[in-house]
Amino acid sequence: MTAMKNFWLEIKHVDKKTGARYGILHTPHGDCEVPMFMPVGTLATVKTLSPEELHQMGAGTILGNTYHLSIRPGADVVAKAGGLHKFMNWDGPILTDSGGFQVFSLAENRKISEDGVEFKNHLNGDRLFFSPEVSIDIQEKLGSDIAMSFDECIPWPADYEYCKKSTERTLRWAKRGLDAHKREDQALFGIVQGGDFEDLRKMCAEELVKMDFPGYSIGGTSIGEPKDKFFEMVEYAIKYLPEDKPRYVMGIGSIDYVLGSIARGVDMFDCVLPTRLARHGALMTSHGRVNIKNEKYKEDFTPLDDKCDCYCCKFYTKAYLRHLYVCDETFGKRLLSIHNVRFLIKLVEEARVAIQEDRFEEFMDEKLAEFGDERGF
RNA sequence: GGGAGGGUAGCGAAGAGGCUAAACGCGGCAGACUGUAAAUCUGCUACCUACUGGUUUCGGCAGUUCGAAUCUGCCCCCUCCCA
Repeated sequence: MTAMKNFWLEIKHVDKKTGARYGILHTPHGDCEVPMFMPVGTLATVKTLSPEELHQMGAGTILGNTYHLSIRPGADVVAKAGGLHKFMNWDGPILTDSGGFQVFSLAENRKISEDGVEFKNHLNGDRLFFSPEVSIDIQEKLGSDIAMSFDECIPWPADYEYCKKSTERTLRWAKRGLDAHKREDQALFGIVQGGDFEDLRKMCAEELVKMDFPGYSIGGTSIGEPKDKFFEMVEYAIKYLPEDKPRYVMGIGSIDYVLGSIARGVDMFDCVLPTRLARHGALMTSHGRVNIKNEKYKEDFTPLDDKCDCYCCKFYTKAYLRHLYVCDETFGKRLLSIHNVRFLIKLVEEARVAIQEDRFEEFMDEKLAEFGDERGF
């Protein structure tokens, strides 16, 4: 491909046993180490967290959402503000999702055609037409470092015929998006769909690779499928993706999915899980899951996680965090979000070290045992 | 002293003869959440329980009725208005 000057993946080390990769992702807004967990900031904010806090937590790239930002405040407003980075005061890399996930999550309010997707927007019912070209145009206006092809996130389960039809259309959309894409300071990723069918995943991956994207995502996962299906879908896709390009599994944030994906050669992943769980009082800790609202923490004056280095764990007790949660105090949600996001970022930081030392498998086993829960988070 | 309205599960509040162990809200307890329509949603919340049932309830007592939180009488409390 005509390699982008300002975007490429530099693989530094591959774990000898698993094939897990350590590297540097170069982007127009700076370098990120991979594997990397990317917090989600759908509406130009990672809910409750400031950019300064995200930097302190070690966040590399964060996400924004094309569908949501195009409704409010509107792509033109963001463009006038000088782009998403300036608008939200985030100077690191930003990845924007294309709206493809909303084809799945807002399925009751949309109609798919070859041309694109007609949404009835969830706020006031206004018609909103998304096509590959529209999604690219919006993402170019937002000015993210990494844009996503407009796809259909296929529900699970879905039958073969549906997956085939949808995946072929997603491929045509990928081509249209690629043709429409102009910004040279923005990398456009293709997204592998195909449901849980090996031949469709293979076909989709191979066709996308022919189009020569600077990076590839694996989509249509973590939408209710069982864990073994998830890993199958990742494996079906990943073996057809080029080694020198970043691989991004969309929408995963539980410990087992994250570590299991890294072991299979995934470089990037994002998830709302840590921030949403935090707002709902559920915390990932090195001793397993904690529901901070539980009565048993009422007089527990120990930190949430004694092995965590985050601001929350450094200065606050479970009793205090429970109190804030029970009283529905905003500060509690902030502290818990700080913890969960830092927890995942730190887990991946440690994974990077383990990869470089060729002991990722042991690291993974150790962590999964530590978190105790077979089911993960 | 006269008049009026009330007392229902932890709290607030429906219900006005059987379909009511009793709506709904709050509070309490527990659970879920994975490219964010999510600071949201679900379950439980008289008592016992092998979860399948069983036991005792709607201020108190006594009645009417096949059957009462709902009707009658008396009693005990509370609120408001006039003196």
